[in-house]
Amino acid sequence: MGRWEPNARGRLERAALELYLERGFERTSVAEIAERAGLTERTFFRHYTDKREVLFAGSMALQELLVDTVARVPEPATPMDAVTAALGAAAAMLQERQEHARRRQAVIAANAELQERELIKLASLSAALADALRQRGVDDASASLAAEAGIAVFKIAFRRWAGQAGQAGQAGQKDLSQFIGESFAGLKAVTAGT
Amino acid sequence: MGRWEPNARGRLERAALELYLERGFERTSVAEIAERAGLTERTFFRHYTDKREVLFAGSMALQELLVDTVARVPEPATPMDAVTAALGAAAAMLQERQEHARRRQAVIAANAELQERELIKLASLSAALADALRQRGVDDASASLAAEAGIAVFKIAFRRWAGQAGQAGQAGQKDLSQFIGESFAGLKAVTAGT
DNA sequence: CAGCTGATGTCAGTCACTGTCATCAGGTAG
DNA sequence: CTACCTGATGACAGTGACTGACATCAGCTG
Repeated sequence: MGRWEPNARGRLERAALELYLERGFERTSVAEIAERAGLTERTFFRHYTDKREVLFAGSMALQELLVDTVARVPEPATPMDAVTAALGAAAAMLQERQEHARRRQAVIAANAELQERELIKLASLSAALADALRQRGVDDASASLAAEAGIAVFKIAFRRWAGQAGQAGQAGQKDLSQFIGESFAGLKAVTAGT
Repeated sequence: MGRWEPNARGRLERAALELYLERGFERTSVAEIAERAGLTERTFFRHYTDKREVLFAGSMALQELLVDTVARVPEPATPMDAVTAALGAAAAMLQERQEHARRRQAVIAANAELQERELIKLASLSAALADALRQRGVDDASASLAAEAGIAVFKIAFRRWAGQAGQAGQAGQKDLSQFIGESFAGLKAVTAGT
């Protein structure tokens, strides 16, 4: 047996989500999170750069999934084809951890600072997506636009999905991928005019 | 003559921008900003909720301009027509204060916390734009999508414009509105395929 | 003239976050 | 087997952002 309990990061993430749900983000101190995880405040900051980041540990995995998926889409494919495939893969990942995603989103929705962090993570996803498109030979401007459009679609679809998931466990729940498909169609319709 | 020097907010904003440019955002303390403005730290926090907000005082005016412009677009107009008109008005406003916009953007580009704040301000613009579209009778989903797409176009166009404006005063500078037009066309092209 | 108001100052306090040094189980070299 | 090294943690003393409570006082109002 090791000197310390294993999985310190996991314990911190779990304790943080619990406390943010119980008391809210602002009313929770880092010292309390660390205490519930059986660690000290200083150790928390060795694992996470700040109090918000502990909720966003999974975003790097999501980013890798998006980039990998774009890289693997077989030619010929338009930039939007590649983005669509990437969002589909992301949707599948989140659908699997639906309950966790819902709880986490409830915490974020209740606090502006956390929304700021979420937005910059989404911007980072957009930038990574655009880079992956450029790797496929897409020109610079189109890559940025396709990535931003894709992330915009994802944001709106996710918002609707998480909103419906508020009443969890009920029948007739739509999948995230369905919302994404609908939003994509809506974007096409809206940009086609004029 | 009043008891205090007038225009406390203006002095704070000016002092903050100067110091953020001179030393960087992180190396500037609120006490220093207040001192340069001839006020105290406590007074700074009576005018601005936090150290970042002092750079974003103008965003409310921009939001009102967008909303007003959307409301005034004559029928018949597609949602994207209305968004295009709104972005045109915003471009004109920023083009007028080009030099200030450039300096401010340089500060934001150098600091992640400020980028987070900028992103949530843009999200707020998007939400307000979507509301204004709904007031015109646009359906909920289309309103959100048109607003997000418009803000995405604005983000990319602004980034390019501010980047070029890095070499200020040179001939052949393109207007922000031109970048917006180009980005709009690019978005249409990219979403049309598939 | 008395009183109210609103912008400011003063001061003490909480908490996020950082730098630095100490601790010590377990692996490694000799 | 012993001496050393390493990596994750703890302990502790800061700095600075932000808040709450109370004091001040020029100018307006009745």
